[in-house]
Amino acid sequence: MSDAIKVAGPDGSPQEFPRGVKVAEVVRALYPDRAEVTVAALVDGKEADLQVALQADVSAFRPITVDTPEGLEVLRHSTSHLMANAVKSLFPQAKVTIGPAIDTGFYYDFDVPGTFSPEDLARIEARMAEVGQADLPFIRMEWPKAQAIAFFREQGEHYKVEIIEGIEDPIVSIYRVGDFVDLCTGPHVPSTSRIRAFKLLSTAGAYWRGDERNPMLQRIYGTSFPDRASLEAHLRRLEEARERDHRKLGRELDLFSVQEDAGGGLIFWHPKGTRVRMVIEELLRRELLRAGYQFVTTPHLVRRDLLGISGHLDFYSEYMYAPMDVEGQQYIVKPMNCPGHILIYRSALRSYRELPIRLAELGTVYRFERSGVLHGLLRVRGFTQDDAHIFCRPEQLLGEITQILQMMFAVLRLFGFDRYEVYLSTRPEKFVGVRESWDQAEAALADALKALGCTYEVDAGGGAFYGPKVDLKIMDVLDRAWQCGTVQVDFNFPERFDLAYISESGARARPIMVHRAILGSLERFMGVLIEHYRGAFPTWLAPVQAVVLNVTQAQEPYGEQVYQRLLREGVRVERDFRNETLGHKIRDAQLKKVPYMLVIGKREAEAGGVSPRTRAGQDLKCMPLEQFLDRLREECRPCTEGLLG
RNA sequence: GCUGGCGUAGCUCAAUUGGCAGAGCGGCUGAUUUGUAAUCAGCAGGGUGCGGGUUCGAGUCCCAUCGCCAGCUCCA
Repeated sequence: MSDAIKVAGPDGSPQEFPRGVKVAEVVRALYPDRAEVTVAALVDGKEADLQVALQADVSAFRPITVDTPEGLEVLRHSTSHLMANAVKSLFPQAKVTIGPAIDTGFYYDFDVPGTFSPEDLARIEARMAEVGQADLPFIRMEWPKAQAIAFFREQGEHYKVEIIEGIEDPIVSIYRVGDFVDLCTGPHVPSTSRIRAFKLLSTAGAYWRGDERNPMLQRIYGTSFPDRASLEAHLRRLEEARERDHRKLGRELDLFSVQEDAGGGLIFWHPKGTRVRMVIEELLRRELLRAGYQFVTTPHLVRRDLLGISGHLDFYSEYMYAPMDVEGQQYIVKPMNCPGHILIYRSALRSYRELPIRLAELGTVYRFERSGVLHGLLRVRGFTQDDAHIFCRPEQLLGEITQILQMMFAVLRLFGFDRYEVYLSTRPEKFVGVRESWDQAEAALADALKALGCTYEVDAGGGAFYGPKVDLKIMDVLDRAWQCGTVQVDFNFPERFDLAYISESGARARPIMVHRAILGSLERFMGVLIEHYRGAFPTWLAPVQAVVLNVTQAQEPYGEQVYQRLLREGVRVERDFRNETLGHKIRDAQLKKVPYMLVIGKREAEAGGVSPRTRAGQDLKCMPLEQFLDRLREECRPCTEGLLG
């Protein structure tokens, strides 16, 4: 046995190292410029700590650096151990459970008698900093299960014992940092000095193993970054998100409210919010009509039996409100629009010549959500879907899906969402319909996406039992993803409702049904929009597009003329003729994020013009009213012109 | 729903160990006639979420209840 081993270098060529060489030394030799940011390595596909001694040839070797998501995860996971170390030393009675890295940081769940106060968090953070300074190494050990169980049982760490008992491997890995010993797969950073920029953010209750029947643990959330600057950037982003909170902006801009007297999760759209909503609704109506959709209106209350035919009672009842008794019949408030649309389809014998039939409705539905999950406009109990159901022949499916996706992308671009994540969910293990139909539908979805040059991820087996689907998540300016549009092929309802059309040959045939929504819920979409624009809607969407401001009361009559003229032109205009200084009125309009402030003083009145000031603070100087109107019309073109040419 | 935190004027927030419920903004009235992010003065506005209790005395302490906020999905 030779004393040398071969490790694949950056170009794949084998490099010689002494047997037992540490991963860290290999990194230093092969990737000298990245050694500083390396926290672990991928050795033949397995993550390894830097202090692991290599005993055999390695055919694939790659450092894991903190500037990658996996490296960041290692750093954060190590930070959670550092935090657990600090908690155990300050609260010796605390029992540790799990402490993984998450997308934005890490958490660790503890079983402690009380709760952690903000002061406790500060103490823990201070202790973490001390331990970090001490530069304690993370030491990996491998113990037989029995030894690990005995050790943790002796420590009274029964959650750990429970975890280990569930592990199949006879050997478990253990990490020690200072006095703190934890069961962990690793890898970890080599020592605590690598943990340089972290912050504990919040505490929360969390059930052991996420099950509400289990004891409630105390969770501490924190985050960790390779350097101070990234941490601070992250904290600024959190602050930014708070500033953009649609609930705060909704109140400040008087867009909507939720009323305690009416109940949670039920939205009251105020005049300003309704104006924005109307712009969106009118745009959708116009575009859908142009695309060959027909609008329908269906009742909010239907017999409960209808939901029995659709099968909703079986798989959706937890979201439905209790039925009400109407002259001995059970009625329910509709949780979805599809059954109503199906009844309209079924109200006549359909010919293949009529298909596709595209029925659209801005349909308001009510779904039960547990009180704790309600959140502003983003999670509500009553909402309006931009819903539509398409009934088509199999050979029309690809065309229909393509049209839907085209419209979806066009609409989202219009609202300033240029980035999205697209998921294609395919046949699950349990499904209805025949395999060939599924294959055809999945192919149609995939082909349509490809034809549009859209990159997507496949969620294999992630489709609903009734059909495959494409989901769209939009990314807002803060890189947050929001579920919006969806296209779902449905083989189930046509069967259950026995839908049919008469084919070319005169035979009865089964149509394919497609459910689709572009924005999803108007409530949720507006919540996302408010945050996306920070309440400063572009002119075409703004609830108030312009406000007329007089310099002195002498200009009030002229200001009124301007106001009336703009109103007649369809401009969403307001006037502020209060007895205040111009500066004051500008400030107020600015805080309301109105795109244009029309200053009217002596000069403007004499010239018969207006001096617009933009929300950005630019003075456009005195211009004729017509010129201002042209400018407004130009800015509203994206919404007035039509999306698909 | 569960765990924790928080509920004071329309909004944002004060109120010492239990000791007279306050301010700013907003609103109203008046003065001022204002040129690109807050003119000045005065006035009104409150069973401190709701219901009990302890106390000479409760915004403050206790119990119950309603609502809001965060988390409860990330799994050694």
